[in-house]
Parts: sequence; C-alpha cells; structure tokens
Amino acid sequence: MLAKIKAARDTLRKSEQKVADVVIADPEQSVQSSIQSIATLASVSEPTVIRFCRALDCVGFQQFKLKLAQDLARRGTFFYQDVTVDDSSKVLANKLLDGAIASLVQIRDQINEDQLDRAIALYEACERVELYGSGGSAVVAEDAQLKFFRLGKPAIAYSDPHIQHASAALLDKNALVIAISHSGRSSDILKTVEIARQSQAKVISVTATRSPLAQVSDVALTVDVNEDSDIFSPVKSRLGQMVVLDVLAVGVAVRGGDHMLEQLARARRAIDFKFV
Amino acid sequence: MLAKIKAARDTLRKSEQKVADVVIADPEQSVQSSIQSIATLASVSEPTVIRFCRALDCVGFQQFKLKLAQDLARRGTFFYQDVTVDDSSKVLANKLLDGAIASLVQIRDQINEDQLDRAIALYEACERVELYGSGGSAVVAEDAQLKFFRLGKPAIAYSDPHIQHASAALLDKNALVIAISHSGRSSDILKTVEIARQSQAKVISVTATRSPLAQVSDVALTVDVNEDSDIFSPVKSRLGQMVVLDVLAVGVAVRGGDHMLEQLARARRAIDFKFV
DNA sequence: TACCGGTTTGTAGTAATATTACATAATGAA
DNA sequence: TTCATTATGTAATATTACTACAAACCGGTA
Repeated sequence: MLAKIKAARDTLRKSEQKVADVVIADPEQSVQSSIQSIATLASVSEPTVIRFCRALDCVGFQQFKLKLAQDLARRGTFFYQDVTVDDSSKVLANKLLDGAIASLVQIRDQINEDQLDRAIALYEACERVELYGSGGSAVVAEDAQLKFFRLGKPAIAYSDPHIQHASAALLDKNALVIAISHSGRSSDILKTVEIARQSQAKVISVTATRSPLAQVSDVALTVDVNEDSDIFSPVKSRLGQMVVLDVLAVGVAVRGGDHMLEQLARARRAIDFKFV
Repeated sequence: MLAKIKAARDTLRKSEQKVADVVIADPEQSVQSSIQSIATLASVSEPTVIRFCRALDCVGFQQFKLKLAQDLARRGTFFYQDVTVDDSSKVLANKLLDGAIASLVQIRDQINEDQLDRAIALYEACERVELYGSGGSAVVAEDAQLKFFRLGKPAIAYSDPHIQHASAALLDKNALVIAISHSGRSSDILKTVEIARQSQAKVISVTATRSPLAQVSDVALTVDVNEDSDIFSPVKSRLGQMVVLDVLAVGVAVRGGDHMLEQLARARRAIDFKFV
C-alpha cells in the first residue's frame, strides 16, 4: 500500500498529493487518524482525502486505513534494507531475499480481483496473444509466452520496439496484447499500445498503478514495489510481473476445468520437470 | 490479538463471549464490519461490543479493528496450497503468491554462505562470463546477463543447446560459465558443462541440490523449491534462480566498494527506472 | 484580454457509525 | 423476598465518513 501510494503519488491531483505526502511522512500516525485530522494536516478538504483513497482503489477511507495498517504490520517480518559494503554474504543474501519477499507480499495484498477477472475474460474472448516487453521486461514477456502458448491459443513475445510496432499494426479485434513495463512510461511501449488499439486489439497491461500505460489499457494488472534498494534493474518488479502473469495464466487454466488442469500438469511433468 | 481474544474469552461476560465467538469464527470478516453488524451477528447490543473491545485493552472499536487487522496481516504464514477449479480469482491469486513467497523464504533459509563466497571469488578471478540456460531457464540466463554485463566484464547468455556446445568448446581457463537448470538433469546442459570443463573454464551452477549438474560444478548455488503446485513451468524455481543470481551479482558489486555501488545505482536510474 | 469547457477543489449538508448516559433486567447473598 | 450489585439494553448524542453541488481554477480559443 505504501509502495502503491509512492508509485501513484505523481499521477495524483495537486491536493491529493498533499494527502499522499502526509501519509508517507508518518504512516503510523495516519492509520490512527480520522479523515478530519489528515485533511487538516494536509491543508485540504475532507472529500479530497476520500478522493485520494478512491484513487488508490479503496472503496473508502476505512478500507484505506485498514490496508495501510496491514501493510505496516507486515513490514516487521520482511522488510527492505539497503545493502552496505561490510555486509557478509549471508547478511547480503538475507537482505535481498527479504526485500523480494516483502514485495511479493505487497503484491499479494494489492491484487485487484475485478481487473483479474476481466483479464481472464479478455483472454477467453481472444484468438491470439502478443506479448510486448522491452529491456528487462522482455524476459518477463518471454516467460509468459511459454505459459500462454500452452493454453491453446497462439502466443508470441516481441522485445524489439520496431517489431512490436509492426506487429501491433497487423492485429485485429480478435487479438489480445499483453504489455509489460515496469514504469508504464516508456514512449516505445505507449506507442505500440496506441497502434494496437487502433487495430482494435484488446490490451492488458502489467505495470505500475495509474501509469500512462495502465490508463490506456482495457485492463491493468498493477505491480507496485518499492525499488529503492535494487541496484541493477528492478528485480522485484520483474518477480512481481512474472507471478502476476502466472496468476493470470493459471486463472485461465482453472476456468478450463479439472480436465485442462490435469492435462497441463501432465504436460509440465513431461516437458520441463525432468530436463530443464 | 486473536490469541488474546481466545485467551480472554472465558473471563468475559456472557454476552461479550458471544462477540468473541463471532470474531474468532471469522476475523477477516469482523475486521471489515461495523459495530452494528457484529452486534447483530452476536445478537447483542452495540455497547456490548464496545465493552468487549475495552475488555481487550482497546480504547474503542476502531482501535480494536486496527489491532486485529495488523494481527491478521502478521500471521504471515505462507504455504503451498493447490488451486482448485472453484477458487475465486482472489483466492487463486493468494494461493499462488503464498506459494511463491514460501519458496523464497525457503531459499533464504537455505543459502550456503560458503558457496556464495566462492562464487563471488570465481567471478572476480574471471575475464568473461557465459550464461547457459534452456527452456524456461533461458529467461533467467538472459535476466542475469543484463545484470552481469554491468559489472564490467563481458557477459553473454545462450539458450540454444547447440550454440552452447559450440561456445563452450571455445572457452579457456579465464572464462566463467554460469549454468542454470531447474532439475540439473538435462542431458544438454550436462554435456555443455562437460565441454566447458574440458576447455578449463570454471563452472557455477544454479540448480537443485545434489543434482548431477551440481556435482560437476566448481560451485553450486542451490535452489530447491516445492514444485507440486506449479501448473505450467517451475515458476517458483525461476523466481528463486533470479533472486539467487541477483544475490551473486550484488555480492560482486558490493566487493567493488561504495564507489561501484553508487555508479551502478546511477546507471540503473538513468536506464531502466524511468523507461522500462 | 475575455470567454468557454472541462477539471479540480472546497462548502455545506446528510447518512452512517461509534460512543455515552441512563434505565432496566438479571443475579446472587442475606 | 429483598436489596445490592452486576450485566445488558435503549435511546440520545457526538463523531466521523460520505455525497451533492457550487465555486474556483486552468488551458485553449477567439
């Protein structure tokens, strides 16, 4: 939740940002406050606070507080810690793994059931899937391709933006695009999605809450993680994206009933399990 | 908090016990309820619910709910659960994410510091790195390539077994191979590693404990996860492998001192963060 | 610059919810 | 039974969250 607030903060309206700042500054306090006191602290009106909560996918202030409280409670178990040069390997490994675990916990608590259901419906309605991801997200797109093409419809991943553009232009209304981007701000992916939409294709995005990419998609599966401590690339969001896509694929498979699940299980055992 | 309720339950007044019972019966629900609905469910009056909260050392109902919510959040016991066809999307997502989290916890607790240190030393001693992974592990190898080539030495990932063979044959004693395989039993990867060793290259494997691949490697970074509930491909081991390689790369970076860390952080912000 | 359409924000009122004060009912001991 | 004590509910009140609407703001156009 806190990560979500931080991620969404810049896309919020001016006065909602003030609210975000107050909450970020002292979440422990906010969780015990009433709308009134938060509104006063942020020097905005009370409805603004409510609008802020709604912008974060909460039905109201109460739910917002609850989610935030749970978020804070969990930070005790696994939390982000920056690595330092005098950490031993063991300490280092623990810090990094704790951070990764914490981000998955966060994602778990942010899953938007509604969007997920709609994403599953989009897959069921489509005839083929194209996965677009560049840079680090290319890896995620490829991984997802492996999953999706076992579900019975053609699935292909492209990582080169030019090829993405070309391919997107050739789609039709029976195509489903899954666009993967950590920030959701890369002009390449936005352009690609725009082209895809002109071709009438449906678009699911796997990206940050309220990012430009999320806003131009039919369905947005959001992945917000605290990236502060990632040194190389956003590993945590990568993990999150992979898991979210796994959830989507399994969700589709499950709709296919026991029969499909069993078949997939057999396929998995035959192909990957022994040899990869 | 829940434990507290259970413990205190018998010392409470009759009608307060009714409240305790409905809370214990479904804490997740209670946390989202108003006094009214809890009072109705327990067939007591609203003030009784408040008295119940006070008996548990809370100043009011709100605080009670907050504490309970945090308690529920903290019961962060994540375990594997098989998905079933009648799971809602939400339940499904939670099961899958819990499974993924549990596997990372397991990996964290299994990290072998000694092997990790030796792996770091091997990287420091080498002149170039080749990453081999096929099928699902190809994705991991590519991801790792992105990390390693920022560390200052050439790094390249191959996913095609034939090309792996050819490339391995051209290595020398200054090359480091990182071989990634879930099972560590694929004949392709074993053959590749055998060739690499004949070329005098060093080999780090990221694979299952005591697998054939682990046994023929100079250093084995082991990733063992419970795969029973993975439908498509071993997502969990994929996540684990990625994190373990992140640990290795960060470990190397940290040995480079503050200077290197800072440089990498800058590079990350410039490249990925805004655009991917 | 003045005006228009749309968006953002605040004001004021309403509904819901928690809390208090008090009255009634239950319980138990003499 | 009767009184004292405790437990529980009723009804009023205060607080808090939320809604509808109006004012202010902003960016573009004439």
